[in-house]
Amino acid sequence: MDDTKRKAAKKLVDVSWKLSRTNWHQSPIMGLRSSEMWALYCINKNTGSDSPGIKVSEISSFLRVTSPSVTQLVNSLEAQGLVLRSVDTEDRRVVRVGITEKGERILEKAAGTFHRLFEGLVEYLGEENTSQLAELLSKVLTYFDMTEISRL
Amino acid sequence: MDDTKRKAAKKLVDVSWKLSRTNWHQSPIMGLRSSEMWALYCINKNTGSDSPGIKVSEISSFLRVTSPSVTQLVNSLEAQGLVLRSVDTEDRRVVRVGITEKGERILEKAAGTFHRLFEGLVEYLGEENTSQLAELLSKVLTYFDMTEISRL
DNA sequence: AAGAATTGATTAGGTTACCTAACTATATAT
DNA sequence: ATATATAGTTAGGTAACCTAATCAATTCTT
Repeated sequence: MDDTKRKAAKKLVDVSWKLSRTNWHQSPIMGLRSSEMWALYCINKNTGSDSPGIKVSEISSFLRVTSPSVTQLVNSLEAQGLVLRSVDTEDRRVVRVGITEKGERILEKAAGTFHRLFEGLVEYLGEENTSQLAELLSKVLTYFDMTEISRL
Repeated sequence: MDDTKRKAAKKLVDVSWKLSRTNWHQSPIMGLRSSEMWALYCINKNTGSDSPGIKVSEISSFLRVTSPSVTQLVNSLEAQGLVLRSVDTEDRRVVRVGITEKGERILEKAAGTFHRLFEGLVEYLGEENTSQLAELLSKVLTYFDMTEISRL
């Protein structure tokens, strides 16, 4: 193994660790937990005006957490009036989760914060570097998926 | 705000989120928690053969967690015989933490896994892309630090 | 020198973000 | 009709932190 490669790997570990310690994905909304916010984001992303909502299992896949974890999240969001549950018309085992208007408003506020943060990052890095970064990170994600450490 | 910038930012949010859901920084050693492993790493990095060990407050800064959290970690590591505590000779308030031989052996095993993983990544990406990625991620880290979301 | 303020670490109690085992209802296969 | 699989839920548990309170030691002020 080449020494420059070893050094490159080491540097990448270090910066990746530091980044993993940042709070970039924390919820900026008081009273809305980070996990709830990302669940809302996922639900909203898959809810159209004529859509029945997203299944618990689909949320589970998107967020990469188990169904019981999703259930708890949805329980909490439903209690806050941010989502609605309904039974699927074709398969009564399936629960569909849709976002409420209140949920949309909260999410919009949170999303705004992220977009401002990342748009500032795009400005800071420059557009070309940003695209390159996104491309490289996608490759990293692919590599991690290949080595099966994405989610054990 | 330019539409291509908005798209770039969006893409970056998405891939960043997915990466944050991966388990790359999880401990590969059965019985050693991820938090313990990174604390060991930090302690080892700052312990030379003639060094008194690293302070609790220093570990706290490195790991970006509070002192009470470090105390608990060190309690656990000490119970496992992986670190040793001692009182600083110049300031009796200060606790110095050093790694044991057993701790070094465990860490070496864990570090080996990471290095293989990341060295594989370097191969996968190519050396030039890796350096570029590390560089860009350092810039991202700088940006996050500037916007004060690293650690609230 | 004495007292007040600050600093460093620790303990205890709490929240968040998950996980798994067990269970129920529903759908599918035999 | 019965057995098996699937989707979601509940309950109990762990890991990874946080904060408030506390104590001992050091530093600062008078």
